[in-house]
Order: sequence, then C-alpha cells, then structure tokens
Amino acid sequence: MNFIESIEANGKAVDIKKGEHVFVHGDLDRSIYFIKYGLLKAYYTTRDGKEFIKSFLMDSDVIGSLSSAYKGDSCSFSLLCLENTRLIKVPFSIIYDFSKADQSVANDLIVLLLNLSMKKEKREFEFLCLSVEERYRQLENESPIIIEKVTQNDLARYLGVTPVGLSRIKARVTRP
Amino acid sequence: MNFIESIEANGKAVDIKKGEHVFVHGDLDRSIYFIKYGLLKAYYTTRDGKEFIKSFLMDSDVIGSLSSAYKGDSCSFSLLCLENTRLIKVPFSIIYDFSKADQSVANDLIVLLLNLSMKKEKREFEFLCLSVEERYRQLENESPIIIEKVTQNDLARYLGVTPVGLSRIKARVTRP
DNA sequence: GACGGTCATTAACCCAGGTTAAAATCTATG
DNA sequence: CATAGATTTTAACCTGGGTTAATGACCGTC
Repeated sequence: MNFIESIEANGKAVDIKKGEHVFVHGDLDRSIYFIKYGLLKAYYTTRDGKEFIKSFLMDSDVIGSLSSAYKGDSCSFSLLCLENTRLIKVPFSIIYDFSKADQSVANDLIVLLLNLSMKKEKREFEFLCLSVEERYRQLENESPIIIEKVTQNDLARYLGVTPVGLSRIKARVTRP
Repeated sequence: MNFIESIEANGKAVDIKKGEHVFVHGDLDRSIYFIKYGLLKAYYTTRDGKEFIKSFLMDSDVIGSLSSAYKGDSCSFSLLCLENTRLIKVPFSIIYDFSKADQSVANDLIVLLLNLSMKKEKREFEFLCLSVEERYRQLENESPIIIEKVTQNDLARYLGVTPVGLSRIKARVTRP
C-alpha cells in the first residue's frame, strides 16, 4: 500500500465550501490533508491584522501544519478554501506510525518530504535573491494557473508586496 | 543502525581548511555531509556577481544540495568553510537505498527531513512577514553564536540586506 | 613596523515599494 | 437595474534600504 492509498484508506473525505476555513491560526489540528480537488490558500496573520500568504494549494497537493501535526504545537497559519474543495483528512500520527512499520509508506513519505523541502528551498531562494518584479515574472511563467485563478490582492500577499505595489509592477511589466 | 551511525559507517571523513570550498555552484556532487565540527556557509551567486547566503552550518548539522543529491542536477549553491572543518561525506544514494531496506534508517531520514522542512518554513515565514530589522533582532535572540562568529558582511547577505544597510540597522537598534 | 587586504561605518543621493486616499471597475444579490 | 462590496488602478507623498564612495579600524605577513 502506498502513501496516497494509505491516506485514502485511513482518512475521511471532507467537503468544504468556498470561503470556509479548514483550520485557523491557533487551532490544534494534527491532521494532514490530501486535496482531491479545489483551491486553497495557507496564510499567516500578524497581531496588527496583516495577512501574508504562505502558499496556494491545488489538486493532489498535500497540506497540513507540520508544527501542529508533528510537534503538537498550535497551527502557525490558517487554511482557507478559495473554491469548493474536497479533502481527505487523516491524522498525521497514523501516517507516521505506518511509516515505521510499512517500508513503502516510509519511502513515499520520504519522497513527499524531499519534494516539500525542495519547494521550500526554492521559495527561500526567490525571497533571498530575486526582486518582487522578478518573482512576479517567474510566477507568470511557472504557474499561470495561479495568476489566473487568484485575485491580485492575494497574489500580492503571496509575493511579499502590497496590492498597490503589485498593481504598479504589473503596469510596468505588461505595458513597457 | 541509526542514521548518523550509517553515515559514519559508510562515509569517509574529510578535513577542509578555512577558506576552502566543499563544492561550488555548478558542480555535480551527489553527497550529503555530516558536520563533525566547524563552520560553513552555503551561498548562492548571481551572474552579476552578487552573493546571497542560504544558511550557516555548524556542528552536527547535515548539508548537501538536494537538487544534486536527489534529483541529479548540478548544485545550485556553493559551500565554503569559514573555519577549519571536519565532515563525514557519504553519497546520498547509499542513505536513500538503506532507507528502503532498513526501517530505522528510514525513520531517522524522515525525522531529518521533517526538521529540515520546518526550518525552511521558518525562514520562509521570516522573509514573508518580517522586516530586515525584525529578522536581525530575531537572529540576535535565537542564534547569538552566529552573530558572534560570522562577519557582518556575511550576516547581511544572510538576512537579505547589503552590508551598508545592516550597519545602519545595527546603529538604529543598539543605540536608540 | 610598514603595506595591502578585508571589514565596518558614515554620508549623499536615489529609487522601489509602503501608505493613504480617492477613483474606477466588477460582482453579487435584492 | 440599483445598491453595496470587494477589487484594481492611480496619484501624492514618505521611507527604508540600495549604491557609490570615502574614511577608519583591523588584521595578517613580509
């Protein structure tokens, strides 16, 4: 049995409507979620009410708060559905325990974590080495679907600029 | 046999002097390195000669280019010793193959990757949500050893500012 | 102990993006 | 279709940090 199969076999399907949260900052939610279909945003909020978007999630992605699922802390971010979404929810402990007994689940978890690490490393690189404008151009090339589906406000909060700033950059980029 | 033991059993010790590289951007180096002792910086360089520091590594850390070790691409960053350093070098494929046969190596690799993911996620959060000044203050609190051992130039390139910018921030922070 | 190199600070000037606020669209729902 | 909300654009002004360059402190090492 592989990773996705063991999620499907041990998890339960959850349908969540556009505009509703899966969990919010501060919750204790030790699950991970496999996204059957839909669109979500994972975002941080600061005390002074600002929002910063960690990632957008789509079909076949896996998401969960590692600090909550693995360490047992409360969630450091919130997870909101931008479209009607179907998830498979499963306690991380089940997967983690399975991985200790089942070699193929362990392998799949390793591959999942390797890919997660490389994805995070890529984003680290982009913040460290690229300007906002370069990050926007790169997103245009690599993830046109996100640009298409997500509001410009959310795009801005993902790229690390204000919506006003992104509007200016777009004006600069599209009409030279 | 656990993870570190299997690295020590299958790897070979390498001593590298201060100022020398373990590998540079563009190399194909499919190893991972366990740091016995020393201090290193992992950094990106851009075509126009700018340097950006991905991370500092110290005793007991594990480092390697995932994109090279796992995917087989060439290294996207360089690894330089800031102090005389002793490493245990082992091909990632050995560890990865071991993890397929040995449950306890798999478990340790999973824990290593979980911690790596959480570390990268933390840095993503800092770039996304904090100002340079806040990142500097946080580093002061959480990793005073790094502030102490690393030049201010390197600190700046790690925090995502220029050395001149960091000098200004320091002046602001230390004497109100 | 003088010389060349790196490192840190300071100053002057510049610019990308933040902030605030006001238009201009767009969308949804009664 | 009209009204209320959210979204995007534009403008005016401000600020943090980039850039360049000069100055000084701090090493080595010959």
